[in-house]
This record gives sequence, structure tokens and C-alpha cells, in this order.
Amino acid sequence: MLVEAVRLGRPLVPVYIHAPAEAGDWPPGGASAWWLHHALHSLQAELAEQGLPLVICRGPSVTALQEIASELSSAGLTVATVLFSRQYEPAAAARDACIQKVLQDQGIKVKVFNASLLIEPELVRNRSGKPFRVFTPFWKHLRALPLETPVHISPSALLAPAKVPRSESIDSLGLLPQIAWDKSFPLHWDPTLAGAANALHTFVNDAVDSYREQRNVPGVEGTSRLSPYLHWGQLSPRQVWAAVHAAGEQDGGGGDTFLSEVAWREFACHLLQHFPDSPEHAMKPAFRTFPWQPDEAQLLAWQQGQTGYPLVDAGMRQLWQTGWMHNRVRMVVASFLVKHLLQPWQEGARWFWDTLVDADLASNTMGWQWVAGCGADAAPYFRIFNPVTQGEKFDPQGDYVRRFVPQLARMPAQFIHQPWLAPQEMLVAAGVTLGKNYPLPIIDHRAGRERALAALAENKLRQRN
DNA sequence: TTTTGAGTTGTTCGA
DNA sequence: GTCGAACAACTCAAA
Repeated sequence: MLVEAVRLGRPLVPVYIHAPAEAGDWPPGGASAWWLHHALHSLQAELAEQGLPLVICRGPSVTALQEIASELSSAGLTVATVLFSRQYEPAAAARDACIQKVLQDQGIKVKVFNASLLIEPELVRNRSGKPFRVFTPFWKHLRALPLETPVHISPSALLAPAKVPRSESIDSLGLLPQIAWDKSFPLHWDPTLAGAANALHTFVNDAVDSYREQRNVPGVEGTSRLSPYLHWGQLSPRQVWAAVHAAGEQDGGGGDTFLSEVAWREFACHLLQHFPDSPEHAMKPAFRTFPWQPDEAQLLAWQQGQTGYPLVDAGMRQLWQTGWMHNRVRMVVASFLVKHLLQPWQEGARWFWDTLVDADLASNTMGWQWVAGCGADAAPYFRIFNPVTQGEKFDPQGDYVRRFVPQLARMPAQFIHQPWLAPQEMLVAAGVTLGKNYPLPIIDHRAGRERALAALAENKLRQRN
């Protein structure tokens, strides 16, 4: 988009329109709004260094753009072209199509660019000419495609406008939360453009090598933590792809594993494009009769990290405190909600949507449908994570649990993932009183597992009748 | 068109 | 302790 702006050689008016009402049922959640607030400030500062404004408006988007055009026009300036990056969420895509039509009818050119994907969904087809619904063939196909390499442009090549349209302040958008639950976010995130560059550099130089082994260990920083930057467009997947290739990490090993994760992000976005109702509805029709057992109290215990399973609770508390959760733990907590507690996956997706700084409609939807077993290329429903086994396997010393569940900080590793089995004197020595400062399990693992499998069997009967 | 093999990340049970 | 099979069938991709 900026390359095109430079090519056009005309003055540029960068605009951000805040229009949460145009996101359909999925306006940005609380954690997203926090990130957006800081990202906008960062962008504004970066543009200001080049003498460029960042004009902030409120939606409706069409009206905002028309007002800018008429304001410039009364100053004797003509808006010739509007450039924007394509969005793929169903509501945003419909909105953008509408904007495009209205502007073009007024004689304004519109150009839409792909900034957030490696390749447009329409360009990826299997041999039958259909979109892929299974990841592995998608991945094999994608990695063989010639992908555009990102072009670096010098921001100083952008021309400032002679007149700056009226703008609101970023702060007036009210993006920061009313209650200060975001207070510890800055300890974990730098939501600026500099932060994005830094995160990519650090990952490619220090961590990508050991990514394949370390990414599953929640107690260490073995993942890239690039997801929010990718979601917000502070990094593009092509830039990330190129950086991994430039480091010579793409063949086998950590880089390869990492790029396949970037491809999962891509796959999710393509799926959302082809299945626009998937955020609300199971892709496998059989799951539409699944006997979920919605229960406010169970959902709340999960949200608050009060299930009595240390790995689950650590994950949910990490999410609340930092706006992010380790990927391995996301699978464990999601499986627990959907299978042990039989809560509808949509409830989990909603909570993640509101609390993750990297909340992304496509990835979130695909991830939850995957865990619930109702997605396009999903884990089988009978695959039920055992939260204790997962803890012992991936957090053997309990480092992760100790960090986010300080009540268990002094528990010996042997029982940290199942404190209810610890001898009484060990609990006393560790300062743990089950049911007081740390809950007893809200459901027995074996019983939960059996109930989940029974629900699956019941659904199968419903399907037959 | 038909057939065949495969499909992100697990757990449990019994030999 | 280790290992393979069962856990469900089903749909997709490709030959």
C-alpha cells in the first residue's frame, strides 16, 4: 500500500477510522482495545517523524471518508485515490466492499492491498479447484508457491498533505479499559512498531533454532510471541517469512516448524474466508446437536483460573494478567472447558476474544473448533487432554504453575500438578490449604473424561435418529 | 470415477 | 517400563 502511495507521488493523508460497530458480532475485546490504543500512538509518532499526520475518525467509515474528502475539497484539494489493506473478517469484508462501491460512484479510485497474508485465499486451490480443508496438503502446496517478497520503502518518500483534515485524539476513542486490569500488560508487551521489530529480531536471532523443542514448554520463552504484531499489522507474515529465510532457518529444524505455524495462521484466515459462519457454528454439522451443558458457575471457575487443576488455572491466570497464553496451555484449557466441563466451545472463544491481545477471529475460531473436534481438520473429539499428564510432561518442575499460581509456589514438583494427592504435612509445609487458598478440582478427571465420551456417544445416537 | 491413504499437538488399557 | 491398539467414523486430497 505504501509502495503504491509513493508510486502515485501525491500527498498522503493517513487515516484511522474507529468503527467497532462495523465488526458485526466481533468488535475488538478489552485486551485488543488496549493494544490498539498503544499501537495507534506508536504509529502516530512514527508518522510525525516524517511530518505526516495520522487522522483519527469515528465511524461510520463511509461517512468519515466522505467528510474528509469534502473538507479537503473545500480547501481546494482533491482526493483522487483511497488505498486500504484488505480485511478478511466477514463483517469487515462486507463493509469494505460497500465503501469501495460508494467511493467509486463518486469518482474516487479505490485500491485494496494484501498486507496481512502471505497469499490471497482465492489463489490457493487444490487440484479439484477447491479450497483446502486439511492442513498438511495446504502447507505442502503453500510452501511450493512463489511468494511475494516484501519491499522496503523509505518513509521519507511519503509526501505530507498541504492541509490536514480535522482529527479526534486517540485518547478520546476510550480504548483503555475502565477498570485497571491492564496494569501489568506493559511488563509483558511493547505494543509499538519498535517493539515489533525488536520481537522479530530477537526471535530470529535467538530462539528460532530451538523453536521445535522449546515451543511446547510454557515455563520458558520458547515461542515467538509475534502473534499480536501479526494481528495488528505491525509485522506482516511476508516480512516474517523473509526474515526466517534470510537467517537460513527455513529447511528443517526450528525455522521450518515455525513457518508451518505461520501457515496455520494463513490456513485459518483462508478457512474463515470460505466458511464465514464458522465463528458461530460448528463446521461439522453433526456437532450442532451436541449435548453441551452450559453452566455459568463452571464457566466462571474456568475464566477465573479456579478449576483446581494447576496447569489450567495457571493458563487462565496468565491470560488475565498478561493478555496472552502459551499455545500448549491454550489447548489444555480449551480441552478442559469443552470436554471436562462440557461448555460450548463458543463460550471459550468469546472469553479468549475479550482477553487476548492477539485475538484474531480466524485463528481463534479455528483453534476452538479444532479442540472441540468440530472443525475442518480437527482433533478427534475423543482426544481428551489430561491436565495432570500435560503438566508433568511439559512443565515438569512446575515453573510455569509457580509463576502464575503463587499459592502453589512452594509445592514440591512431585505434586504440583495434583496437589490433592499430596500428603497433608507437605501441603501444610507449602502453605497450601485446599479449598481455601487453592481450590479442589471442580471435576474428577476420569469422571469428566467418561462424561465427555458419553456425550459424544449420545450425540451419535441423536445423529442417527 | 473410484479408490486409497492420510489426517498438528492424546490418553488409556492390556499384553 | 514399554509398546501397540483402541478410541469413531469420516472427509479430504490425490493417484
